[in-house]
Amino acid sequence: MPATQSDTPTLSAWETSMIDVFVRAASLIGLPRSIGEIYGLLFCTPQALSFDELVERLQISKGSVSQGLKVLRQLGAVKLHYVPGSRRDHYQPELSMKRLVRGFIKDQFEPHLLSGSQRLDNIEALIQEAGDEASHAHALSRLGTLRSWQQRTRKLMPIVMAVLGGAKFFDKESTDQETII
Amino acid sequence: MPATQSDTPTLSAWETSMIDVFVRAASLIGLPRSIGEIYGLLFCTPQALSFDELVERLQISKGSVSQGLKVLRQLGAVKLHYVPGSRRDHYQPELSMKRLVRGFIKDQFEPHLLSGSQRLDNIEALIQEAGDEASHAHALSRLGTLRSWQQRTRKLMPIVMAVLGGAKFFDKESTDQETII
DNA sequence: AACTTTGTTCAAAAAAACTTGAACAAAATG
DNA sequence: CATTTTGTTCAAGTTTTTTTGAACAAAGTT
Repeated sequence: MPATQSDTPTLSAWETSMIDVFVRAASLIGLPRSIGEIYGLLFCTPQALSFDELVERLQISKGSVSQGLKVLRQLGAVKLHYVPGSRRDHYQPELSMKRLVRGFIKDQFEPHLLSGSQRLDNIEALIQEAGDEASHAHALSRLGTLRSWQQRTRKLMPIVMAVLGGAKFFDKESTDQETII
Repeated sequence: MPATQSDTPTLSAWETSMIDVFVRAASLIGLPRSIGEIYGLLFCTPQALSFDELVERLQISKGSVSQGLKVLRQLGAVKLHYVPGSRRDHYQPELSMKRLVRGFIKDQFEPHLLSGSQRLDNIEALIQEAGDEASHAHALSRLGTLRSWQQRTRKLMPIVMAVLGGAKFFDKESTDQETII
């Protein structure tokens, strides 16, 4: 059996550095190193890579690659790329910044914002039940601050998305962006 | 010696819940629980609180409070509030969302963006040195993508700040916001 | 059907992050 | 200047997160 060219070609200097950029970015948004490595290698490589190629070239365990790809798929940060000859799954990186950011916001941010609303309603109830009448006013005022922060965050998201998409103007009244591209 | 009223008044239900909101928020942006607790308690309380009051009411160690306050000061998330009778430092929470966000971006985000620029220049050099001439084109193209992401992130920041400040319109050409309030 | 390929799961190991508390420094007080 | 008050530092302990690898499932091959 002739040697297939799977001699674990070690990463080049520029690939290592570029992957490092993604490892740092991942850590910045609270994702583990291995996920940065996987996305980073896909980003560096012209062709789609299979599961095994990721394990081999990055020298990390199958478990890490499996879990890492799961998260990346969920975020919409990698796309499956069908390769005719092979029955392995092949992956390519999502290159649209807008889609990457949207995936992250949808998956990691919005859930917290939503559960947040219910929590604040709960807190309001607790304040009413509380004995100390004197401090109700202050507590409710702070709750109001919190609600205004929440609302502003919600309004900000579509604006961010629109800017990444190349929009030109926004009107602060409408939550929906005035959608240019 | 008569009892001073330092009987560690336990946190009320609504305070606990509100602090919990901040603990979650802290974790979302990668800050430790103790920092969320400290800011949260300050947020709940009408008066400025001293170091010792934070230790007592939150039941966490002096070390945690000291380090936590250090980070919060650095972020501009707490303000020192001079209290005439006392020589202890007293703290109040920053309540302006805009200032909170700016502090976070300045402290945690911008440094990464900047060091990022230098890193990318470095990577460009490494690509040039690399033997494999054939893949230069692809590598440089991806480097370009990375640079465009960086640039767009930089342009986004002032827009975010302006929206939080209450601005009305933006022009996508200028990096500086058309600054209303 | 037995075997191979491909990928997932999950308990245990390893690594990283956070917290604690005792020792220490700095400044005010008596 | 000795003492107390106030707060910081940092090594060690604890907790949480991440990684590993072996067992397992699913689907394709022969």
